[in-house]
Amino acid sequence: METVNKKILLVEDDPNFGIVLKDYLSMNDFDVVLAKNGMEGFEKFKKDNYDICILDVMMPYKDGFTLAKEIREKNEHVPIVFLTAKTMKEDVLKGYKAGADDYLNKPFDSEVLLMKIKAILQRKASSTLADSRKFEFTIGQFQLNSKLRFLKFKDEEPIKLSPKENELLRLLALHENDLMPRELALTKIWRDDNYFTSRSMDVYIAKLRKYLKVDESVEILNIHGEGFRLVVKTEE
Amino acid sequence: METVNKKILLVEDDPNFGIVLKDYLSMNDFDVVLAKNGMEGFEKFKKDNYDICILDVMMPYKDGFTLAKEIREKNEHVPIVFLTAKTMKEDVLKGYKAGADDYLNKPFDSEVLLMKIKAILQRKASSTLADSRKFEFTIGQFQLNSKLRFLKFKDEEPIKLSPKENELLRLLALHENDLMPRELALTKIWRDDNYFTSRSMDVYIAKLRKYLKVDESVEILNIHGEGFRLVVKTEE
DNA sequence: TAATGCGTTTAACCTAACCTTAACAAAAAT
DNA sequence: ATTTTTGTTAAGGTTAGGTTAAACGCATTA
Repeated sequence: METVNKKILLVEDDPNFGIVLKDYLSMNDFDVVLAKNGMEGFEKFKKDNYDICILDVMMPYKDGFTLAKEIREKNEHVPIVFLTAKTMKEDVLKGYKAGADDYLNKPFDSEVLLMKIKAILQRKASSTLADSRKFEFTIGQFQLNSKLRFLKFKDEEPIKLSPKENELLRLLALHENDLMPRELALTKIWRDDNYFTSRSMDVYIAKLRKYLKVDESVEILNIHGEGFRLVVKTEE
Repeated sequence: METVNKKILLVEDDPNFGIVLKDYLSMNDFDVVLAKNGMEGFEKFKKDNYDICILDVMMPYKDGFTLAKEIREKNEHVPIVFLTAKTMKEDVLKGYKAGADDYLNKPFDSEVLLMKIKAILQRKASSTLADSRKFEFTIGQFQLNSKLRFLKFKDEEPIKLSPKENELLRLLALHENDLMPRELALTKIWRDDNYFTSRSMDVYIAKLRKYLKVDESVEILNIHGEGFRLVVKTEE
């Protein structure tokens, strides 16, 4: 059987190093697309689907962090690994906040990177693919397009959603009529579960309720201490 | 808010470093169990469920790799992070082969570890396995949904149940027509068995009886000094 | 460099939900 | 008859959540 190779987006400004790494990964059965800065990286990311992104941090024309943020807005799940010469703690933390999956300090052994990539892809394979690519939802009389971040009611003008509004409503929709645990939203969207992120989430719930009010058959219920439930009353 | 903290198994032979790390993680809302070698680590692992394991590599009485393999045999999914002083490539590779999720070289910044842990748990949050707990019960003409915490009588509006009401009714339902010992409910739900918790439970029994009153075929009987019995009279 | 706009967080205030405790009554056991 | 256990209701205190508005941070524009 011929398995399709995994696709890697490699963004690295040092041309020598980039080529060497690309060749090494290609030899190990990956399809590698090389971009030489953040700008180019984002263009290439938009044009194709990648299984994993490997980003250099320090680059001209958009650094790795900025690129990571943009990638995360487009795709919540694609694994991101940072490469960096710096060992600055702040940078590492910044990287994780930007949604990194892993971090590798230069110089590193290419074989180690390879193992990391394999480990990450393996993890991803075992986790649910189901929800990772679903972007369109029907919620009562609404249409949610989570990729383009808008919510449309019947034929009215679509409401633009902010990233957080969008992700939260999407999570609720993925669990329609079922419990969407607080904790899940906090870890997946806010990347931290504490008092403040929790209150922030409540603010967003209020915003969503406001949007959804025009359709009486749709509502967001609270399950005290557990989370929320997006219910769609099916007309009897 | 009563979110249950994530549990970390930390296996580290250096007592000073171990304690410091444990305290740091505890301060950040993790429940940390510290073991001081591989042997002890495995014993503790078997006795409880952990959300993540952090293992030192070089330890007396069973090293980190061996421990990781044993843990993997018991649990395929629990994330494992290695800590090591060595930068040996072979060790890193060995670690990934043993099923590591991540790798951190000493000395490392504890804040970095914290971010790594959060990143890993966040990844895991998406693949939350369906809880094998039983959540739905039919009690006479009632439907109890214990996950969404409501009790529905025929086609009427569901009654929302509080966590305690819900857990108690669920326990009774699990023992339908049979004795549900006081002590069981007190230890499982109240986590303490004393005069006050016992009286509190009686209050909840009264509340449940009120809810269940609309269906004559269902009632909660007391077995003096023993516990309660949820009986459903099968129509003759 | 300041002003503006946008998304998000934090603060503030209020209500609802929840749990415990107390009080008293009734039933069961001793 | 007295003690212990249970039934029930109501009061009190604590925490979670609903909501609005102000503050903040960041990027873009003037």
